[in-house]
Amino acid sequence: MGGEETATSKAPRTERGKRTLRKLLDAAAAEFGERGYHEASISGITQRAGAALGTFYTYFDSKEQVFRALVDDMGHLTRQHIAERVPGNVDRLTAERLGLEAFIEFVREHKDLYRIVMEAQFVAEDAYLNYYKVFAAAYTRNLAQAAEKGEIRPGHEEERAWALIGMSVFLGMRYAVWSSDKSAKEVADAAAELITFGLSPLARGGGVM
Amino acid sequence: MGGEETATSKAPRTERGKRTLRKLLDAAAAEFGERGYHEASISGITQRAGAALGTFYTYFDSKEQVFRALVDDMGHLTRQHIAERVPGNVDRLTAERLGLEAFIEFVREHKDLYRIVMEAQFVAEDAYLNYYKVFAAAYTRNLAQAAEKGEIRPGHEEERAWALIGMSVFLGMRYAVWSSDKSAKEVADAAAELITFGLSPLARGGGVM
DNA sequence: TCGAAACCTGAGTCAATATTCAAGTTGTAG
DNA sequence: CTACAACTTGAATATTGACTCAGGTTTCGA
Repeated sequence: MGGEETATSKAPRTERGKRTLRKLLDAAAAEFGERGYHEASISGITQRAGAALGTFYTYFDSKEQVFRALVDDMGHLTRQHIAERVPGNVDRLTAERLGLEAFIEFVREHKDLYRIVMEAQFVAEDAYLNYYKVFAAAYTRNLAQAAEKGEIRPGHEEERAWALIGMSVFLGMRYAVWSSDKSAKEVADAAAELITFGLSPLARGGGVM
Repeated sequence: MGGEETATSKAPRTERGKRTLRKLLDAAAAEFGERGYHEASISGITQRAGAALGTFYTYFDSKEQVFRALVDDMGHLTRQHIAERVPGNVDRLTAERLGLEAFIEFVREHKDLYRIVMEAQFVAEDAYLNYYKVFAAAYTRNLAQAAEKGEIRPGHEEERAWALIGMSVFLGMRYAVWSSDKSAKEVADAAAELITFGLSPLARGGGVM
């Protein structure tokens, strides 16, 4: 599902071109992240990149196209980062804790890109939808597999996936984007306990009902 | 914390004025909700309202000001609707289920306003922050009280509050804004179970550890 | 009924900026 | 070295839409 083939005409063919493209992408991430899509300007991007205004259009068709490129990029980077931090052989509940911690750390290091993803909802809704649908589908699958293994209670996998993604997103927003007043581990531990046992006072001691 | 006093000069003084202001507010909600802040135009708002362009500026100072007014409005309406649906004397876990169901229903009936709240993050960040901080503070308090009564396990009240708000927001987005393929009750029940017992397979049967 | 305050009108002003383009510069294959 | 493709440049174009304003119309208290 790449977009490489249509972008051919704009792809750089020399080393110099590749360097310029990279500078523009980094500059765009910074500009969009700091000022938001509509406040951001192409001239702002090219200035940050140390290039002329027209150079932008050597590599991109429009303002919206770079934005979409950055959203997709963020999806890949996020999944990659989490996958690196969560071994494949741990049980689901452990994976949840490690995954959340990795996610919060990642957001802290990429606030700009994260803000771009969130804003995509209003600028490139299909890109945004896709971003979360990919996550939700993978999550739903993981939950279903874990249920089969008896690692978690079965049922409602899809709703749970969205609920858990929502938790991560808001914890990321609150404790990574807005403020870092608690460590990623602290937040992840609190959430992991909630995910594992819920709020019930009976959960640990031996259940009723 | 209202803004009534400074808005005096723009407040309507006749019946006709009140009617026009209301028409403009409704039109603005629809315009912003459908097209998003930046695509929305003042002329779009006044056309929907059946008024002339200049009339807008009889009641508002700027495009951003109406937008903020709508965000605040949404906060009040949401809290009011949930409070109406959640009796004060039920235990916390029941309140969670009823509250989430009420929230999803509310979002379904006010998709426009809900979209506006989400977009506020990029248009009027302080209004957005305030919107959720008010929710989170109340939530944290409720959780602490419930913990004292022994209705839930104590600890991490703030993180839990943000986690639970995130769950609601994403479930609302997925099952109210994007699609209504499941009933509010169905979604609320699934989430309530997760909130109560977590994912642990041991939670119901009688716990180990 | 009268007149002032409130309200309405919509063409016009003005600033912002996405995008184009024609002319120059640099890289590189042969 | 040379010539052509790749790349860069930034002034000019074109559109868009928030906001103003001077002049009408409606409301309503007295």
